[in-house]
Amino acid sequence: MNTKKLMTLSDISKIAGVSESTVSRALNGSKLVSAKTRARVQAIADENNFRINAAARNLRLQNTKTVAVIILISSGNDQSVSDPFMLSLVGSIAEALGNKGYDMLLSTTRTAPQDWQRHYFDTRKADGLIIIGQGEEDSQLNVLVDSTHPFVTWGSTSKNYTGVGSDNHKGGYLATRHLIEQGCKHIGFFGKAHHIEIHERWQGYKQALEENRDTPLIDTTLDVPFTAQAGYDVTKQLLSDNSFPYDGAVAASDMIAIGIIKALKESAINVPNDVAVVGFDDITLASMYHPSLTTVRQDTVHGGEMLVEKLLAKLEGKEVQSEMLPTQLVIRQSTQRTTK
Amino acid sequence: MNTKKLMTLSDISKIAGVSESTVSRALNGSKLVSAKTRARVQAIADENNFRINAAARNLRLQNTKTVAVIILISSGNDQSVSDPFMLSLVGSIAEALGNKGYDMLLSTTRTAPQDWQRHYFDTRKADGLIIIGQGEEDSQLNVLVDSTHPFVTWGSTSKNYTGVGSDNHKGGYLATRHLIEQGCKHIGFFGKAHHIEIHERWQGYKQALEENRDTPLIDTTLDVPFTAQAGYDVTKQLLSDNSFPYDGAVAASDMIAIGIIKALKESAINVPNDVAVVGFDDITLASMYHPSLTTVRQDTVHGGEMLVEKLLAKLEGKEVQSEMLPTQLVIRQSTQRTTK
DNA sequence: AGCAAAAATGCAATCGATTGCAATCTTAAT
DNA sequence: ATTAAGATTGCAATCGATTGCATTTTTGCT
Repeated sequence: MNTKKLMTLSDISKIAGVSESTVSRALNGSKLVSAKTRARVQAIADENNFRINAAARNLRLQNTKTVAVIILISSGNDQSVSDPFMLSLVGSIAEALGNKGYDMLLSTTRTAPQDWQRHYFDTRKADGLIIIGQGEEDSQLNVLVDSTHPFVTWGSTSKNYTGVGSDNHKGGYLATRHLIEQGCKHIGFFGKAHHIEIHERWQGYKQALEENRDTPLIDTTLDVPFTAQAGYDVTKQLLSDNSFPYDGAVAASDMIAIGIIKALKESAINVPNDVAVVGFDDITLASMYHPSLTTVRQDTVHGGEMLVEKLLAKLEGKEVQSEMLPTQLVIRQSTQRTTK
Repeated sequence: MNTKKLMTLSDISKIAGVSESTVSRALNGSKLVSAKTRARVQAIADENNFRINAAARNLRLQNTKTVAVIILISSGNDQSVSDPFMLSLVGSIAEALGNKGYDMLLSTTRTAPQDWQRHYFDTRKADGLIIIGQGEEDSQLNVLVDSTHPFVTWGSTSKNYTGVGSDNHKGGYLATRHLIEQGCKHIGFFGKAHHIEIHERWQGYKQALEENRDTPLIDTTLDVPFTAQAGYDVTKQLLSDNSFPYDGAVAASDMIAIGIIKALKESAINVPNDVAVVGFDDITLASMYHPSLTTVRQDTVHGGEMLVEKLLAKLEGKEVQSEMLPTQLVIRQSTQRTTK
C-alpha cells in the first residue's frame, strides 16, 4: 500500500476517465471544472495518495515556493551561527514561511556553494533569499543589489536594499543610559564596532555618554564576535593586566555579556555591585543566567515574520520598504545595584 | 550585465554551435565529447553565467540533491527546537550536507505540512529525510518505515529503523556514578523519563544507583522537557514545598541543569557543595555558566556527519546499520566539591 | 424542439535538461 | 585511396504538470 509507485497526473486522469488538463484544473481549484468532476477527481487523488511532482510543477511555473535563508559568516572562526539569537530568528522565519506554504532552504556561507549569491537563483532552487547579517562588509550583497533577484536582509536597515532590523542605535543608547542611571562612571563597550549592526549600537552608546560628560567614554573591541568565549577571554586578559577600569559594561550580545560576567565572577568581582553588565538580544538564557541579565530585547518573532512578509511582497512584485523594529530594555539583576 | 536573462542549455548550444546534447554532456563531464569541444562549451557557459535549471534537471533525473531535515516536536509548547543542542546538531548536518553538494530543507513538525512524512517524498522535494528526535512516541515514523523512502533519525538507536544517537545509557550511568563518587547520597533525576532518549539515560542512572545501594533512587519528572525554565520551575516548587531532599541532581539536558542551578542559587544553596549538578549535552554555554557545568558530552559534529553519511549511503541503495556514538563525561565545577 | 450563450473538457505545446540510439566524422591500417 | 573501427555529435523522446485555444456539452430561453 505504501510501496505503491508514485502517481502522476496522468495516472489519475486515466482512473478518473478525464483529461490531464481537467485533473490539473480540478486539483488547483480552477473554476473551469464542474463541481461534480472536481469532487470526483479530488477523491480519486486523495484515495491514491497523489501529490504533485514539485520538479515538474516548478519547471512549468518557473517558481518553487521555496525561500533560501542564508547566514552570513564573516570569518572562518566566526561562530555566530551558533548564537542563540540567530537561531531563534531562523526558527521564527521557518515558522512564518511554513504558514505561507513555503519551504525553507537553509545554509551558511560556510556550507553554501561559493557563489551562493547566484546559486539559488540561477539554478532556480528558490524564489527569494533571506540573508541574515551583513557581516563586516556587505560587498557580496552588491552582486544581488544589481540584479533583479528578490531578497531581504536582517541587520542594519540603513542600506540601499530592503532590510529588517532592530533599532540598534536606540538599544545601545538605552542600555548605556541605564548604566549611567545606575551610577556607573566608567562604562566600556564590548563588541566589534566595525560590524555594521554593532556599530549602530556603539553609536547609541556614544550618544548616551556624550549626553553625560562625567562618564568617560571607553571602548573595548573584541576580536571574536558574538561568543561567550570572546567576552570571557577579553575580560580575563584585562583583569590579568590589571587594566579593567570599568564599573559598567555594555555588551554587543548576551553571549558576550555572559562571558564577561563569568570572568568577573571568577575574580570574585560582584555583578552588578562592582560592575554592572548589560547585554543585547534577550536570548532565552538571559533570564536563566545568574545573575539574570539586563539586556536589550530584539523581537525575533516579529522580525522573522517581517522578513518573510516583505520578501513575499517582493515576490509579488510590490515595492517594499526597509523597516526598523523597536527595541526594548529589559531590566534584570545584572545591573540592579543593591546599594546605590 | 547581471540583469541578463537566465541562460538555458539551448541558448548555450546556439552560441557554441553544437547540439544541446553536446552541451549537456560537456558540462557533465561525459567522455563522449572531445576535449576541445568541452573546453569551448565550458568557457562559453562560464562566460554567460550559465547555471543548470534545477527543476528541469530534477524532473529528468528524478532526484533533487536535497535532503529535508525535520525536527520533531511532541507538544505544542515544546521548545526543544530552541535547545542549543538541537541547533548545534542541525548546524553540523548542514555543514556535512553542504560538503556533499546537497542542499538542506529545514522544518519542524510545527511549521511543516501536516503530512510531512510524505510531503517531501511525494512531491519529490527531497531525496531523503533526516529526522531529529523521535518525540515521545514514534508512531508517526512507522508510516515511513513501511515505505521505501530513505530516512535516518537522531535519537535512540534501538529502533527498527536506521538511527544515529549517543550512548545515552552509558551517559546517564557515568553522570550518576560521578555524583556518587563525589559523595552524593540522594540523587534525583530531572527529565521526562518516558521520552525515548531520556528513558535510556534514566536507565543508566538507575543502574548506577543499583550498583550502590546506599544511595537512594529518587526520580523527579518534569512536565516540560528540555528547557531551563522547566528545570527552574520544578526546583523552585520543590524548594518552596520544602521537599528538595537532593544533594545531587542528574539533569536530562544542560538547559535543565542550568535552570536547576539558577533556582538553587536564588535560595543561596551552594552548587556543588550543597547540591552537585550534572547536565547532558555539553552545549557551548556549559563551560560559560557559573559554576561551569559538569556534563555528558554528545558529539554533535560527529553525529551530524554520521547522519548524513548514512543517509547518503541509503540513497545509493546500500544497506545501513544504526550507530551508537560514544558519550563522555566532562567534569567541571558544578560537581567538584571543595570539601569532600 | 431549436439555438445561442455559457460551461466544461480536451488537445497539444511548453518549461529545460538528459540519454539511447542513429548518424557522421576521424583515425589508422592496408 | 579505401574502409572498418572508434570517436564525436545530433535527433528525438522523455520526465510531469500547466494553459491558451479549440471543441464539445449543458443550460436557458423562446
